Amino acid sequence: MTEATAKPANFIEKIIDEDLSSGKHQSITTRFPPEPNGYLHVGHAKAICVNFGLAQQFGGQCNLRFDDTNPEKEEDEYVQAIQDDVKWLGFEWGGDIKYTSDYFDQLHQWAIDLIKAGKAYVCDLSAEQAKEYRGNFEKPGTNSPFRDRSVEENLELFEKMRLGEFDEGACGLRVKIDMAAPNMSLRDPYIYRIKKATHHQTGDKWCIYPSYDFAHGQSDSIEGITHSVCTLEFADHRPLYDWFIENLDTPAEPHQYEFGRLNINYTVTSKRKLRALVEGKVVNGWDDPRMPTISGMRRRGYTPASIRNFCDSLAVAKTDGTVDVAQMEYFIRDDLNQNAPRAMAVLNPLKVVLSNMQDDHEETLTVPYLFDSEGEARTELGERDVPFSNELYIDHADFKEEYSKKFKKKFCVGKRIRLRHGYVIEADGFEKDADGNITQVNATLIENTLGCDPADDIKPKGVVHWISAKHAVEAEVRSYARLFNDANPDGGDKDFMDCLTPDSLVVTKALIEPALANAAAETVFQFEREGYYVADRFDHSADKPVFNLTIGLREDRSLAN
RNA sequence: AGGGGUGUAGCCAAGCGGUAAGGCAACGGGUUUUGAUCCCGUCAUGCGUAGGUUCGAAUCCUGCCACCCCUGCCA
Repeated sequence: MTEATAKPANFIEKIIDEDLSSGKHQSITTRFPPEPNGYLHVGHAKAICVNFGLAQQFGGQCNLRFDDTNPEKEEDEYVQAIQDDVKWLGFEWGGDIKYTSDYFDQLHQWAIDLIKAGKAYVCDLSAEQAKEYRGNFEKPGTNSPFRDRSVEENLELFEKMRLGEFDEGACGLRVKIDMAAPNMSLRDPYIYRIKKATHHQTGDKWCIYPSYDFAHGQSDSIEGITHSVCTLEFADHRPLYDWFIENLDTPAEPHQYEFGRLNINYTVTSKRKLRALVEGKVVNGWDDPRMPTISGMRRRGYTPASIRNFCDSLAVAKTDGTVDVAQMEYFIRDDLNQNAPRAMAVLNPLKVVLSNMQDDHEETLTVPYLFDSEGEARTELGERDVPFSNELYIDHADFKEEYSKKFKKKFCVGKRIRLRHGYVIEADGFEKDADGNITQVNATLIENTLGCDPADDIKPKGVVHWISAKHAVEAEVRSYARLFNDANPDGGDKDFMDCLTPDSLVVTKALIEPALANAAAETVFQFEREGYYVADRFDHSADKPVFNLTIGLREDRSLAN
């Protein structure tokens, strides 16, 4: 037997394997540490899948920790939304939700320890002066004139900072490392700054807050994180991360590992830019279906499994590439193709009148929601009634005035077509309005073709989806195109706002089969021969059906001109 | 006195001295009551580049080149 080729282990999995087999760790703990200053996007989805995935794979746990060290930018709305997104994606965090702010007391004590050890000092340099003293890539920095304050003075000053006796920016606590270090993050970084802002967790208890660098590794240590996985831009901070662990009496020695963040073409994955789209009203909120946010993808009809499968297909490596959006689209189509119920909806209705039937002809067809790749019915999603009558609607695009080879599967006068799940009909003629638009097709139903081929052996070449005119239900359909029409809206000197697709949202009316109106919100259907559409999470109801385009079916490229 | 990271097909990527996995995309063909799905096939004499070591190099060595990140009291 040939065994399926296992996915090769990535470098972090190899490290964990070694750490476990060498006995360095008995079990592993990871963490996903978002800052609650915006909604999670598909890049975070990768980080979530990596961190929670590693924990699952090695039988460990993954904590959800809100990295809330900057009260000016963070809000409770985001901590709620982030939890929802993580849960929706299908992950469970270990224990209670964690907040870096849970550790503010301990962090404050560690800062005092550093001062007592003569390793930290209160610096009165203004932000501007500090920048000058820091030097630049070519030039080493200069020691702050406040670097040699006594331990007593530093202790006193830091306490005054805590008590709110100084204005924001008047001073900050810095750690004494090396102003000439080639790694800029080691040039006496600030570890505590004054921010007289109310914190969403700690309220007004503090007016000084630890920096990311001072908080992150120590928080990992407190939580017993064994493998602290983050993105590449933090690699330069690793020496600092290690410095704090070495110089502080921390309960454990976690280690940081970095991998390349996810970039996707035709989109942006930067909270700053996403926020600009929301605040500039380019989209209708963080969960607009065009947004690459997790909540936006959810509203678009992406399933948790499709996002997880996509993320699992991505490399955890140190390369910094841009994935083709087609790769993501593949995974949503793949999931929906296997699991989405099929139904019929006509987007651009064209009336078809069957002349050889009674005016009031009506019958009910029973059609399964799902089929396998062989075309056999699958029963797990059941079936529904599809009304059929002598007046139908098909899509305008499926009727052609003149036959041509390219339209061999379309409906033309003198040609037959199969009504999907129904009968074969033949077009006899059509009517036009004053502007030359085709307004109606007159056709004949071929008897005894339900579920079988015509007796005369003249099989139709094509199949069309359709709706019984008198049973059709009107629905709002929201068609979405890529938000950006530039493959790299983030790139170069471009302003991503100049790369917006003009009409990325088009709202139209469509006719849907009755069963679709009763769909539960967030159910994704394949509108046969069109694409996948989801009943809008918030706006859909039986009285006013609303469907969002998730993604179209793949199209035969040879048909495109 | 700069530091850190990365270069394998259109995109992502495995490979760790023994003769270039896999996925996406693309392109042929077959099946089909969805022009979808499904099935079959094609797609790097080549691994940023120039040298060197070796019986043998994408893998080791040296030099060059390109791209990304770092000079917040953001994360």
